[in-house]
Amino acid sequence: MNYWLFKSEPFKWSWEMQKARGEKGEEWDGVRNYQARNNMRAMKLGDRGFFYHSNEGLEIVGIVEVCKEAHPDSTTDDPRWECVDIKAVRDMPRPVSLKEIKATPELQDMSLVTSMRLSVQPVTEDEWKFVCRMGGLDDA
DNA sequence: GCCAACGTTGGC
DNA sequence: GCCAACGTTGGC
Repeated sequence: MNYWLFKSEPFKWSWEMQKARGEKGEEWDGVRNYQARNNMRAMKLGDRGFFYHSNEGLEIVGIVEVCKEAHPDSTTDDPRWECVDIKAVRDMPRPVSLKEIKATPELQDMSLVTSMRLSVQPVTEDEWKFVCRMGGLDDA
């Protein structure tokens, strides 16, 4: 299984809205960046991801799961753009902020630190476990 | 609201 | 294929 991180501005698409979609999940559309798209193409059913609030909040607030692999983005006719569907799995018991991540030596190689502007990022297994523990999850 | 970082576009 | 101009992102 691979791990990812999805960034969203909460006033555009928030964790609360994502959770409200329940098991059906929601298309992660609107991505117009090749690297982010390539990351989504690489995703497999069941892959896990962090849900990060950018601009406001600046913290990882929840965990999502890929529930549909890459398909054409329904918000454009341009065949270059594809997206996956994700569904909310659970809240972070304690949200992990960007500030904390930046202050943690073990997480200095995270894309959040090194490629701040990339909206869909890969996360390594070590980083995943580390952030989960910081957020109060021992088993994810 | 500012501005640095960075991706994209388009003229040559 | 270079590079300047421009637009967008996102932390502060």
